[in-house]
Amino acid sequence: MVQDSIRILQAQGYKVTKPRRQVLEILEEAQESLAPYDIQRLLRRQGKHLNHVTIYRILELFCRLNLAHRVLSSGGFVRCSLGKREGCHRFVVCRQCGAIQEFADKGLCQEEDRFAESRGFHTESHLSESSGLCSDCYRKQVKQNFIG
Amino acid sequence: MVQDSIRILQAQGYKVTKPRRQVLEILEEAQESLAPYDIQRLLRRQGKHLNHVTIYRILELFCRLNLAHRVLSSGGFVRCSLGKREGCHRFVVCRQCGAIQEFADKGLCQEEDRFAESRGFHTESHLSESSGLCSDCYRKQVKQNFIG
DNA sequence: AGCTTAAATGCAACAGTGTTGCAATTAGGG
DNA sequence: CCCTAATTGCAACACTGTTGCATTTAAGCT
Repeated sequence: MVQDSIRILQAQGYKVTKPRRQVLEILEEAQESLAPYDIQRLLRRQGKHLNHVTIYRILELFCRLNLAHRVLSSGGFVRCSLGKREGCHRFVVCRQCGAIQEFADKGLCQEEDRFAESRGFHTESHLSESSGLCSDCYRKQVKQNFIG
Repeated sequence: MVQDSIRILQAQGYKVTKPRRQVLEILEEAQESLAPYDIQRLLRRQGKHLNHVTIYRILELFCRLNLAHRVLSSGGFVRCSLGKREGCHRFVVCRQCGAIQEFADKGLCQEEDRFAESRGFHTESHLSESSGLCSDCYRKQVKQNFIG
């Protein structure tokens, strides 16, 4: 919820400005990840004009406060739905519709750690992005194949 | 080995040109991932001049043939050391020296699949990048802390 | 409500990254 | 050695991301 994020901003002594509220809202609405200029375009369609520099700075702040995550495979940003859970970002991204879900799975993280450490590597954070089809798109595709 | 990659190029009917050989060699030497313009800069220092457009196209081809992988967290490319193993790219990246190792772990991939599928998501490919310290940098840091 | 001021935004200008179309070059087969 | 399709280089461009500085604004104060 946007309200939660606003509370976090305030609690940390950051101002709740119109641009920040707008970026929060657009990220909240989106099902997919949004790159900085995507956000600018979407807002412009709603008659809201933000300078791209502002958007970059807001996204940087949001990531620092764990209100958003950067999804590397797309270059876009998503709202962080899991609260502060530093160092473990696990996403599944639908290659069809772009839908993104964020998950936490401590077991998988621990196994990744063990895996890396067995090779002398000291893990500090994980990034895991799986690509595939969400249940909706999968169903549609199966139907398609059946018809075709 | 560069020779292996050259054989693959030939086998698929692609020409073995000077630029392609040079990019293969620079990726082979590198311990870290190299972005397109990094490659151009490094080659220039060796007196070899490649147009950046050429480098982009070569990297695109190499990724298609699984001779290289794009490392998303750095935006750079590494030589693919594992042959064709579509859909599972597991890297550990040292945040200190940039060293990259690529691994395969079928067990982890299967668990990721199970994990996603338990949420109705049909996985096709994985990307996993762990960040931390390689054994060398970890040792150095421990020493540092001991002195300091 | 109207001040005040540090924080945040906007602006301008720039640097880096990535793309496209087309002309010139080159690898590799005959 | 020639031929030709494949590849590279070039020019021009579009997009992305950054920096310094002037302007605006949120929020605490009276």
